[in-house]
Amino acid sequence: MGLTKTDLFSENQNEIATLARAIAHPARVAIIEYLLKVNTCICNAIVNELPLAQPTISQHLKELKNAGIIKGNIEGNAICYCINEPVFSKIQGLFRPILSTQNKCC
Amino acid sequence: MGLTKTDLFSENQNEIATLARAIAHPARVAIIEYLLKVNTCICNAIVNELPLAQPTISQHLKELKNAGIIKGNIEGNAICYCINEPVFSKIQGLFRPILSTQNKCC
DNA sequence: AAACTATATCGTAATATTGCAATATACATA
DNA sequence: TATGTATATTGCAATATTACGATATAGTTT
Repeated sequence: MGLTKTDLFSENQNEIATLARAIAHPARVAIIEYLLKVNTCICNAIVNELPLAQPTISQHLKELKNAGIIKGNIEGNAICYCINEPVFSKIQGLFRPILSTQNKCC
Repeated sequence: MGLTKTDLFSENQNEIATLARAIAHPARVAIIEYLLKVNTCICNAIVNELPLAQPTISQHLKELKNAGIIKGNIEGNAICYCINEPVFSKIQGLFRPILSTQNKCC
């Protein structure tokens, strides 16, 4: 198997899971943190910042881009990445119910 | 490979990634949402609530338990699960920096 | 004790993820 | 046009995840 049965769950649940998966790797957390820290579009910098090979970072960037968390703009022969503000705000909204609920049980 | 190089990243980054991974499946999102909704310890209910086989749910519960998101108390021959409040609060704190930062770029 | 109920574990098949070397693509500059 | 720079894609090996049938464990009830 190894195949998540997404059709058995709500669209909202799948969306949260997909976005959580995009964050579910330390390299991708590091990329997000870095982009938030510098608060600007950066190009080559990420490859120098992380201790992983260039193809590996490119792959992680692709996943973050697929999830809509970051976006890339072509800038000459380089590509500038930055946080995709609208989607990122939406993520905050999606996670709020499960990360901000006060639980009074136990 | 297929082996995340956790030693190359900070403890904080790995912690966020691990917790995100625990949320990164719609069944586990559904379990968390359900526990927050009923706001009480429940036992057998989860197996009836989700459209997956009992061993599969047991496996997902184990992962949530390992991540510290839920806890289980033995109650007769049943086991009552509920949100692990202290850890859940900690998660909120861990995610706040990357999910609450205002980004002014682009 | 025997039967029932609730949950966990084992074993296994299918699929996904991670990481990187090699290579390709695309633009810039000499 | 040749060379350099930046990023993406391909291909592959190692490992992880997902799902579930079969079975085990543990308490409960008859």
